[in-house]
Amino acid sequence: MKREAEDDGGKVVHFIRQIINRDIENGKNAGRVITRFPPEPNGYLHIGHAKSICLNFGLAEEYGGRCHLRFDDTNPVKEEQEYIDSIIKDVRWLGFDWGEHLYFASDYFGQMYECALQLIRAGKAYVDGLSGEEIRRYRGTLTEAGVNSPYRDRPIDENLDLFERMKDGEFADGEMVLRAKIDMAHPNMNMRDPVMYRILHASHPRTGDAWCIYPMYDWAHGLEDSIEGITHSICTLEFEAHRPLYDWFLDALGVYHPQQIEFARLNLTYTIMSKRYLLQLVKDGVVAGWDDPRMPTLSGLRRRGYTPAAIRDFSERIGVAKRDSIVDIQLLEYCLREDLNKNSPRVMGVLDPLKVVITNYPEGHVEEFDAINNPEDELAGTRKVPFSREIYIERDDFMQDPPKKFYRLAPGREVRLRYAYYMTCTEVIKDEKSGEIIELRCTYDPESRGGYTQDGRKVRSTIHWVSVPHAVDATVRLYDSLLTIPDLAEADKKDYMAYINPDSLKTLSHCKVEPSLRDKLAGYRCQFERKGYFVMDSDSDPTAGVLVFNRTVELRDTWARIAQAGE
RNA sequence: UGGGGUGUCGUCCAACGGCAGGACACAUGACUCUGGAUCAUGGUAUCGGGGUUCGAAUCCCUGCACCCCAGCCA
Repeated sequence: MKREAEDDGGKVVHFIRQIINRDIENGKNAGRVITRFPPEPNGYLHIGHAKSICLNFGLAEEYGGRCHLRFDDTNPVKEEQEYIDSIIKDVRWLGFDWGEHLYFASDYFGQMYECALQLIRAGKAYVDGLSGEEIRRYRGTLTEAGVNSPYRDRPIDENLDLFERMKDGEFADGEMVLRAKIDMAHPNMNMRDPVMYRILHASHPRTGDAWCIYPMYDWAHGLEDSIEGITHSICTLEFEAHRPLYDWFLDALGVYHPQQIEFARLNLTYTIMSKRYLLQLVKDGVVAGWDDPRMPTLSGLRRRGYTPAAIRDFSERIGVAKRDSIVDIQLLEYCLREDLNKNSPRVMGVLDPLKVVITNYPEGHVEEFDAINNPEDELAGTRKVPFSREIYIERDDFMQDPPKKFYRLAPGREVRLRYAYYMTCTEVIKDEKSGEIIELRCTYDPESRGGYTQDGRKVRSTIHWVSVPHAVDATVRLYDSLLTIPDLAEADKKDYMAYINPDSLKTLSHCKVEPSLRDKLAGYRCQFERKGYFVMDSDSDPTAGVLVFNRTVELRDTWARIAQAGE
């Protein structure tokens, strides 16, 4: 039975959908739904932004409306073209399209200026000559009312003159600001005569040196929404206390008035989501860059091998609400595996090779076995995998003294080599000095060709392998979470660096993978059977035989859990 | 301490006066040429105290906890 809180797509009718449904019923905005995703180009987009992107673009799609991609580029000292480019790339990669509707707040600087003039003429804005420090003092505190600036009642003509001279560059940074004249005793601090314009003699990535005054967020944002005819202006919770201001400016101007709706931003366990911290990780060289596969940035996730479909699915599953929350990263990984399981070709790769000589297999002989490319997808077909007398197997698929629950290879024990033969371990060869196992001697059963025998005897385990003479060398990077604790908000220390995982990256440089991987390109995603999902990294140079794989996510590993529980 | 918000399984989201449900996670079992996938089963929640009502997660009162706001950041 379909639940009331779900629509036909099985999606939860969260509070924003409810608002929109109600608006449509009431004929508000003539039933139109126009949303926007308004990033500030001061960093790379991360998984938290993905929630907002999916929400805004998704809602527009659902209701037959549209979503604008709008850069909120009102602060040239922090913003860069590099960020604009990356944001465009990332939103596209996620699978969304804004058609003609790419906008920049800076495109409206002229209109905003005119609107400011209108407020000044209406006696609702004034040029203040107080210093930054003085403005702060005059603002009061959470419990004490503020005090009016001595410049608050400047005559309109003087305000007009001063504001024009601000624009014309007659003053230095910080010398003057334009403020809205609201109420210095307002219990909401945001309403105590907020600054509308500040002087910034900085070059803007788009407008260059055309302006030296730049609008503040509160003044600019509602205006941008209004100009574009946005119906539902969706933002995060911290802007809730700014809504009265959003409304005040639009009402004071008497212009079209979109509705601001706030929802809780995404937090993920073991993940840093603060733009400031992420920037610091990049600048301090803790990670290799914004697209380091350990980063929660979209470019990092992409390089890690995440798929847009998995991220979109995740965004829907986490829901939308107003309470602060932290989503278990395992849900993201679940969505990822679900997509990858259906769509990733299987391949054999040995991460930590242990050489095996099959003593009763003819020397120099090679045969090929058919391997299924994807058991979840018949259309994916099969491929040939070469087999020979010497193979590599995974070092931890063998144990000298196995515990009861370990049923892989051990002395005297028989296992199945995937798609090939049954094989029994007959001898363990160790390094005389270190005692390290350096090679295994095994025998195979010729009757088990293809992985079955007539007698129907059972082998408990199937392991993967790669033929020694056919093996291709590869470097494999194993990633773990960047943080050692699930929630930074509950950290004891203020310094987040104390919680950075020193083992977030492990590089294995002597891995052996099957030859079919030789002709793949960077970005190629596959599953190394029994090991996890991997993607060929851009550091690879397949034509030169340099293969580098990033582990996207591990397979669910029941044995690892048993082994850990046994300790 | 002023203002604005939020409190439901371990986590996230539902239930909008009528049997607290789903997903992830966890546990157990079945199946399996990936200890993968799949399937089955199971446990765990309404912040506290009052009240209204036949009936309260939902309405009222009261208390408590947590988050946001004192940038010329967004």
